Amino acid sequence: MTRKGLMLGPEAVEMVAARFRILGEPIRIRLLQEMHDGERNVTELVNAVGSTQPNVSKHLRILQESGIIGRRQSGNSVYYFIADESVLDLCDTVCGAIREQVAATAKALGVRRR
Amino acid sequence: MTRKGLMLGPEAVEMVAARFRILGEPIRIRLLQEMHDGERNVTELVNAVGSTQPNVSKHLRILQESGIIGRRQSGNSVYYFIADESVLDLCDTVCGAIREQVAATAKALGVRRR
DNA sequence: CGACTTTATGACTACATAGGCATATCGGCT
DNA sequence: AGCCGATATGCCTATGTAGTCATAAAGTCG
Repeated sequence: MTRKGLMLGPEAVEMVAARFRILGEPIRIRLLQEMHDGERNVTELVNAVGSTQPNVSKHLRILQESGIIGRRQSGNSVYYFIADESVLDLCDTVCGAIREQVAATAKALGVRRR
Repeated sequence: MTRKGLMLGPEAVEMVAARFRILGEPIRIRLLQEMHDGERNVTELVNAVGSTQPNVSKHLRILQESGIIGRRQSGNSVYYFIADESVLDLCDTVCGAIREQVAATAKALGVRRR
């Protein structure tokens, strides 16, 4: 336990923000989604997200250095996998919040469910 | 339900990333912390986070436009408060992940608990 | 040892945005 | 009305970083 509830020192705040910042990039969310049900190598990920190989490699590096994903080399290929399962919870929570928000504005506008 | 588990369309991915991006700024985390146990007006927030008033106002605007915080005007002052409680869960989850990570590296380095 | 495949890295450019400053706007008060 | 305190906004600069390209590094197979 630190202090009470959510009181964080400046360094802790920066660490929290840093993690959110890492997740603030669509392509990285896509990459994590791809790894959701098992490890994937770089080529697979490149094809999945439709970006260039160098770009994907850089994003993978960022995710790995933050400890969110892990790296396993097998022969010529490198497999990446989710190392910190809590990111999945984060995505779920955000998705829920967004769904609620969308639902709320839809209701406010009187949109009928199709 | 969308599709299965975590399959999101490109727009949804962008929305998720956008929300994380908003939380990826230390000063915004600080502001949310301050509002954790109740609404605060701008002056209070400025003093709490130690930044300039214009800067704080801009960050508050960003947080409000995303629906994370709400705004209540009372006379001359404006009070902001947390409108989407799920951000607190997000922060908690991230804090937990970071603590685990720190603990893991500490253990790996053979650090003794003081 | 080449030739080839897979992944990583360095240099560069383009763009988004945080912070600072000046100033506008708004509400309350006399 | 005029003044003051509180908040918002517009312009500007500086910085961070995503994306592209060319190329390096490492691994495999002949």
